Amino acid sequence: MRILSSDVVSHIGETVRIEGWLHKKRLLGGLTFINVRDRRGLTQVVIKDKDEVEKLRGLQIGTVLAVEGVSTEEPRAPGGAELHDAKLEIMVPVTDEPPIEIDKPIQHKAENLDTLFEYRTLNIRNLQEQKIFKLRGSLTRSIRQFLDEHEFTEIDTPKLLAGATEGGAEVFKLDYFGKEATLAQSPQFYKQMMVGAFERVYEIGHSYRAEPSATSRHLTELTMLDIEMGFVSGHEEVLDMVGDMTQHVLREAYDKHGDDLKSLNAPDLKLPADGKVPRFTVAQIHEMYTKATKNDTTKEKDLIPDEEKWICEYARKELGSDLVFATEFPIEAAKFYHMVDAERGVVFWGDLLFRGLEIATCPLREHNYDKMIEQMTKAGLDVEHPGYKYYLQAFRYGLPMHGGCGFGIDRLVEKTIGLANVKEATLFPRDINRLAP
RNA sequence: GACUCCGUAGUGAAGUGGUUAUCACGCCUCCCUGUCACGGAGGAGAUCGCCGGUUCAAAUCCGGUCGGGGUCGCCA
Repeated sequence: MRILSSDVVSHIGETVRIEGWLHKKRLLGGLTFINVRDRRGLTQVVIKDKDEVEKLRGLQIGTVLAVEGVSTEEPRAPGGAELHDAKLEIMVPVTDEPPIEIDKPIQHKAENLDTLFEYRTLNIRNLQEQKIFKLRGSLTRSIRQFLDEHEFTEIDTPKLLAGATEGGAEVFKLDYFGKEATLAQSPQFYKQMMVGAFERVYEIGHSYRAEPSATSRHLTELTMLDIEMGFVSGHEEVLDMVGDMTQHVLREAYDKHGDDLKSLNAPDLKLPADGKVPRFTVAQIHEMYTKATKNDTTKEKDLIPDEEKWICEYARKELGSDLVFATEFPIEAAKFYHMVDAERGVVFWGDLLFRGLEIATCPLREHNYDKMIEQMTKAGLDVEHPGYKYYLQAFRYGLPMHGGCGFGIDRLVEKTIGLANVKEATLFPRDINRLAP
């Protein structure tokens, strides 16, 4: 009967069996230590019998083996216990030398990320590397819990679409039984349609963008949290919801995984004392940034990357918040589905910035059918195209005022840990240059 | 897409014109009874990304090419 590494300490004096991977050998002559890795972590095994040590000759790290031994209390052992009088059983011998070392810190230097992904299958066996993805799983679990508690219905929407749904980002086109299909750039239209049924919906799924963007914050296949909420009173309510959720999720991550985050060198978490994520309009940020840096951005419609970093540093230092909203984007930035404030020349659109990076966009949508037709026609879109026709049905037959967000999970993980590149937060990243593994 | 930087053993790095290309980790052999990034001695392992050029001489300089990084642009 197999027990797991973390349970060895609770079987002192008993003969137990562990199964796992050979993680490390240390031969000290008459005494050999090996570490065996399983899904919970490592077990230290002490081997004195020469014949048992000999079983390991020629076998590399990664060898799958079982060890039977006496669980022994030992303060010098990691975890306070280790196995003595070990009998080894080799289950899957590995004789090829692994191309990288997995028992030491895995390099995340920008210029070596290519090697990181080339040997992802192996470096993910590194316990430190695993923490990134355990944290990622924990973050999405926490998001689901929060949204479930707030009566959001989780949905799944198709990623194969009949056509480009919007003029903005580049789409991947593919052959679909002789017809042209595209990969979804976001579940936006579907989640809006579902507001007409469930009021509140969310989806955690993949989106695909054919942007030729070679930067540290772009992926061609990304994981998005998409939220849409009906019967909102206005943009403020959308911003509050996303702000509250993000604070809750971050606080929970730091509570549950504080040690892991510390060992990953994550920054301390700073959240606003009053629980309200500070917000600045784009115009305000341009003004503040221009004044502080003498670099005039007042003519820009969007925030430039350096402004995102600057306002985040400002918010952390002056307002004690790692989160900040940039709101009221100029009307020129509006897409046809956005609700605009024509009088003030702004669009109800807020970007949530976290530690220097945009992690979510939170707009209010236009929900009036006639106005949608008007805005789409103005944008030069064919309202009869299957990509829009069914979308518009939802508006025609009644949608309340609604808004939500597209929230980049990869970026959230990246910035929570303090990684330098969004790809480091992704198991098998897809970018302009990489399609495997 | 633009600009810019970089390609050297399995991995990470040093080497800016001159004998046999240096180091660390890993690997192999031997020694080592409390290691935990163990330690010690020895060894194997590199057509210096590729093609061409300059030169008596090229990892090093030049051109091209392929691959990668960073920044910007683009970006639901």
